[in-house]
Amino acid sequence: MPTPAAPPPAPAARRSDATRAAILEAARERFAADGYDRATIRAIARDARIDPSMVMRYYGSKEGLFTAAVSVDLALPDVSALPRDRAGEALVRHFLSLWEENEVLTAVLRVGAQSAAGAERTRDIFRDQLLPVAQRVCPDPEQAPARAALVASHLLGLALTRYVLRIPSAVDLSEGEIVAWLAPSVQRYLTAPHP
Amino acid sequence: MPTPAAPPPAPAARRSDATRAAILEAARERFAADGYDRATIRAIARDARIDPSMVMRYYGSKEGLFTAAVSVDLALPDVSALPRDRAGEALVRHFLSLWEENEVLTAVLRVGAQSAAGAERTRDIFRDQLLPVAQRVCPDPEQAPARAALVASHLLGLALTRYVLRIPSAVDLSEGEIVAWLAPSVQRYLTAPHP
DNA sequence: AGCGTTGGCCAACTGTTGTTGGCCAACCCG
DNA sequence: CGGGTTGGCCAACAACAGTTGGCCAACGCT
Repeated sequence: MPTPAAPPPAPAARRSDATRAAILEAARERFAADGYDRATIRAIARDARIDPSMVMRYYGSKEGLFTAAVSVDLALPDVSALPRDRAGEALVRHFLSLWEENEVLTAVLRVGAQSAAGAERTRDIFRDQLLPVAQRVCPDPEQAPARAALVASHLLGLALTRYVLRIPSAVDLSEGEIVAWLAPSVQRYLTAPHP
Repeated sequence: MPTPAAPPPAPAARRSDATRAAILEAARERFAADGYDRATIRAIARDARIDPSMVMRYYGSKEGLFTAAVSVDLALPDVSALPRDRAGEALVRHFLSLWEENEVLTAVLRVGAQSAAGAERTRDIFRDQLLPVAQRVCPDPEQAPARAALVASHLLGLALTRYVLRIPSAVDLSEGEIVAWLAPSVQRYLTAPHP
């Protein structure tokens, strides 16, 4: 049996699934490229080749569309599974590939810098996804918030200069260079004794 | 003589200077707090207790107001005047006090993340103000762009997490902690041999 | 075949925004 | 004192946004 009775809230395949997906994809692109305010529903609908009112019907509001379009799972690696002195490099590499392939993160960062609601969403991601990792790898769990903040400031700063502001010098850095330079800093923030 | 014949383009004191200044101050606050799009001329005018049309008369357009409101001079210290291994700490300290006292920088960062024009302005600041400093302190001037990009990613990232996103863990860091943690990283990016 | 359901579009409404032009009072200078 | 200049406000405009409701065609089940 291909589909075993379908789970409780059975989404059930709808005939409009293709359209829904097209809207989400267009929304992700527009939000990443233009930020929340300038990514208009009309433009997203045009990209998806449907009428703006469809967006409202399927996602309720612009806010609802944004929520549906950018669901972020950083899928951070289990740093406690590898040697403690490799955590920095692993984190940097993971973030880099995340940003390179996933425009959703650019959208979250743009919107986070744009509105109070967006900033709160970014804070949630930090708290729910990066902080736990830091707590598991830090020597003293009490220092985890500070250490995670340092790591976040560096990694988000890299994303900001490279993918949002597109400062040429930051764009030109190769992935290898970035890892070689940043990994020691991140490693130090995670595990080095408080200076 | 208090005013010696006034310089060439003699601005000449106008009776409306107080109003002009009030507009600029309100604009800086609003742009820093809300970003470009959500900082409406009407709201700025309300803060300055004048009519929205006055803003247009004095600054031509919203874009003109923004340009006039955020003129950024980082006033970076002359790092070549102090011991080479102190440049990192000096830079971090300088940036911190800049951000703490100057809301203009928050405005520039917000708008930089919001619009293409804003991003370009941020790139200009990087190129005209931070890059030259890196060129003067770096061992090999050819590596200056890459090293300056690394420094910028960390310092702008700190500003992003602390002053824009307001991630609690980043806000709670004391200035002393930040300097102690970041200075070695920045120093390494500036002067350490390529890894 | 018949009819309810679904997917889709069109046209319109409402609120807000940047922007403009005209009007009035206060000021300044001779 | 009197006319020109300046500072300021009011009211309106046009564009554009998110959002809504009604209409039509295609589909699918019985």
